[in-house]
Amino acid sequence: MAWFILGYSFFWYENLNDHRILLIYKKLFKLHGPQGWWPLSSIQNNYHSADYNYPKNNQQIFEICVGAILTQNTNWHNVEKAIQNLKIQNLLGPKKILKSNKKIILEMIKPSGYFNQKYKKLIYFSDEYLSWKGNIPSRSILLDIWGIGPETADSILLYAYKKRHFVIDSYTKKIFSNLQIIDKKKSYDDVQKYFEYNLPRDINIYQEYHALIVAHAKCYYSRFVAGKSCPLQSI
DNA sequence: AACCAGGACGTGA
DNA sequence: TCACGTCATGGT
Repeated sequence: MAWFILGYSFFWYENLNDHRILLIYKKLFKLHGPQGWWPLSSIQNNYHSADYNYPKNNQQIFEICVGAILTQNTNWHNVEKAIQNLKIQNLLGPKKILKSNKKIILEMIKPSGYFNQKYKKLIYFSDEYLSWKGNIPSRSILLDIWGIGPETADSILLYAYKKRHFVIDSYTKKIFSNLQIIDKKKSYDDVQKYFEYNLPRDINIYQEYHALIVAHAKCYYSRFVAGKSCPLQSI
């Protein structure tokens, strides 16, 4: 009986087969080229296209984590200002954030919006980050931190720690529901499973794909265009 | 001048 | 579980 239940669940996974996921990745790459995520302030123009050998040190790892938290429902341009502020004040580190005056940090991260909540998130995260002592956190450890949801956790794992977790964001759902490939109502984990099942186990593809989705959505899924002229519709 | 950005949490049903 | 309100700045 146990074997039957196990077999049934494998059968369900078989149903996830969809060759379009990889086809779309290739098409997006041709359309937009390598994106160079995650953007880092220490790099010329922030982006490091086609160079996947990042982050190179703990400073950059922590910056990616901070960026992932600050960019929640926020334009990246505003996040860059906040990160620059922290960096100029020499506050872009877990210990520095923890021991700094709250009013100073609030002032520095103000441009990224939701600054009261995000201050709290940075404090909780920095405290946890130090407790790892340089080790890579698991997904559930990240999710247990107040202020870290599935997308932020996967962004941190994928871009800061190079762990193969596919990132799902609102753009992903917008594009792929517009193409009628995924259902809008599907949960984060179900959509993630769908992508991961249909992609090669390649960290670079995971990193590029999410970045390409964001780039593509900015081109073809603004509130005025809303996906009508999306070149992926031919697939 | 509204509308929205690379979400997550708290609450009530 | 889930639908909805809340958090907040800055660009278009």
